[in-house]
Amino acid sequence: MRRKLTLKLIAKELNVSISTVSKALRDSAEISEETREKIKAFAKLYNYKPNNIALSLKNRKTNTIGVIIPQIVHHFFTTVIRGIEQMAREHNYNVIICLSNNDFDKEVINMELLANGSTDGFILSVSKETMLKEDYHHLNEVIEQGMPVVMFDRVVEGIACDRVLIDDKAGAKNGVLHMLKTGCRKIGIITTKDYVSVGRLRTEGYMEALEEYGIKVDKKLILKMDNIDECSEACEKKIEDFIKNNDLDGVFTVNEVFAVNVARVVHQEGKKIPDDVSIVCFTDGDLSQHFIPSLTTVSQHGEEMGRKAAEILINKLERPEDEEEEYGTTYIDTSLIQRESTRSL
Amino acid sequence: MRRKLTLKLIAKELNVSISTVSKALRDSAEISEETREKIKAFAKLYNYKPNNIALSLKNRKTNTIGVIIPQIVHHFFTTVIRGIEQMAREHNYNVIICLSNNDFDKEVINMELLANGSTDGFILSVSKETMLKEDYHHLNEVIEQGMPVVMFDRVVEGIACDRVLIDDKAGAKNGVLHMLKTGCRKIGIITTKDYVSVGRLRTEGYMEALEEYGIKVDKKLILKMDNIDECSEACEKKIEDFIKNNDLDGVFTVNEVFAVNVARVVHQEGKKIPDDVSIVCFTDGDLSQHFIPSLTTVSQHGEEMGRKAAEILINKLERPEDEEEEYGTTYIDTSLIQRESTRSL
DNA sequence: TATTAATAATATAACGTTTTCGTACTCTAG
DNA sequence: CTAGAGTACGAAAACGTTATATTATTAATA
Repeated sequence: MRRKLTLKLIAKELNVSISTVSKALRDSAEISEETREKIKAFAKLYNYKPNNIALSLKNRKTNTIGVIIPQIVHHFFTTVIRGIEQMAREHNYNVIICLSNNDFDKEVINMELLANGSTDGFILSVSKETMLKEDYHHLNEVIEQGMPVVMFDRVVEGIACDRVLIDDKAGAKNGVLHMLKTGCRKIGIITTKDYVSVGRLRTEGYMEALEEYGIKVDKKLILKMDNIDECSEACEKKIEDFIKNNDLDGVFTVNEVFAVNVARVVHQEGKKIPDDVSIVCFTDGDLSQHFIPSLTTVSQHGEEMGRKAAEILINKLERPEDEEEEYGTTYIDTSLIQRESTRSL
Repeated sequence: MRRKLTLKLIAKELNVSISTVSKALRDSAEISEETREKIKAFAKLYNYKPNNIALSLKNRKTNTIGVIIPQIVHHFFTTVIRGIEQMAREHNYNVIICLSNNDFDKEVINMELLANGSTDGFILSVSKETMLKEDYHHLNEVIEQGMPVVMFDRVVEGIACDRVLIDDKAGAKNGVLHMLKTGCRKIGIITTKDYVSVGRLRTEGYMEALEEYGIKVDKKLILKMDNIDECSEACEKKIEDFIKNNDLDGVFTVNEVFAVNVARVVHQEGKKIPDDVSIVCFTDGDLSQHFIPSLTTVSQHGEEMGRKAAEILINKLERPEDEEEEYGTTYIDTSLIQRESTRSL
């Protein structure tokens, strides 16, 4: 096991100073052609690579982006990560991913850990618990230390940072409009409690679509679940009751799993999709694509979102402190992917 | 924007030396009670946290694990990551995730990048292209530099590292045996080309199961696909032909998507699942759980795999260089999750 | 010939830590 | 009154870089 090659070792080996080696490798004109070539040849031969940690310390710059997300076993988040990774790699940045597991304390710990020199900035989607607690001191702290932050998907107000959002409202509206256009008139929605911003916005989109068609919103047709991502048995039961008790001809859900549960109940009831009941959901994942019938979905373009978030962050990082204090919100358009769970126009 | 607090700043502020501050904060008995308390109070008040980068440089230890995986939008890999994250966090390690996108060059670049001081060791699943090329110089290099490596899932031989594997053969055998036990006699398999180790092993398990029931393996009933994870239209067509041309009463597939495609064709043919055709697949993801009928799967326990891989790596990292050169292979058991796509016993 | 310029290298400081060693100072004992 | 032992602190080196300042040597100019 040989130790990693350092400037010092090269210097010793070639009987020159460390500075000379460093300069030679960076093609400084201060070093004679001859010495330069000799050093470079040696470095290449023994595969010298500068130590990132030392560079980070020296430059006070890690070239690393910290990503904090509630969970990773989730199609949308993984696509976002893929986008972040792509953009980061293109700009020579590393990505450190930490999971908050929707837990406030873990989010804080992870953030503080990474903030102590490990990353230059953050991309995050705040955990559910953080949203409930409305305690954002950890965010404000890193921001005050000069680390830029970009929030995506689940964002909160009142933080000095950029935001990248899916246009949840428009996406939901579009999805519901599609059902209206294809003849549905009694459309329900399965969404989340309002403290989850995406749930609230999607509900708003649903209502706007109905209003546009002059249909009065019926509170009974809005089912608000506790959890946006999982679906326990209790939750399945709720969906079952919801479908059975309301004679719907269209259902909009904020995720795939809710939609699939709807489909199951609709089948049980002996009804046909999409002829009797249309279904549209958010999140264009494996389930939507491969379910039978395949599901019409509002695609969130997570990858694009990730790329955009990374782009904004890197921009802030590369640009000197000029024109500080300018924060914006970027919206990523959704698109409706029509499949078998809705009638065609 | 205030700058991060350092020992130097504290020292200046309190008119003591840097060493004194450092010692006080680490509760050294060398420092008087009074001074110690004063320094600690100050540090706490202004929320001093040591700089990780400086510590890494000093200790030649980053407390960071590098994870390199082919892709992230994939249920199995995300569960593994979750397991790694858990175990890492429990032992105060960070996790850096890099995606190779199944591309050899990206795998090499990522690895070299992280090896230059960013991580203490690696957990990786080698990319498809790397397996094809059989070029493992990047692995050997980091190992020679003394960084331990743990390979999981897609492993290769001849590398000085630990391995954590799903018992693919046993898992497949079990799945096929279940169909045999429930009366299937003409069982086909949709797998991958043999250079993908998991594909090969699962095929072997399939064959062993048949042999155990005295059924001769028919090469025609083995469909080998190019790609283990994706399913293009061409691939769907292949599956369609395969199902239509062979009058199977059971199909085993190495992933969910293949299985779902099988189900689709079976439906088209007017046959019933599981009465006419049983289906069992690998990977217990969203699709298997929520598809109608839900799919009987071989669950890989990715989370456990991740935890185990991390545990082994951290063990190597924490333990001094004693008893080096001992590498083992750990098998993670699979379990069969019976659902609606197979008949009950 | 003495001064200036150019060339080619080295020394040093800095990034933020920890740790080893050294050094004042005070107190006790011979 | 001084040797020895604590006690409480500081200086300096080290981790691996890079950048600035400095020095030594040679070449060119007045």
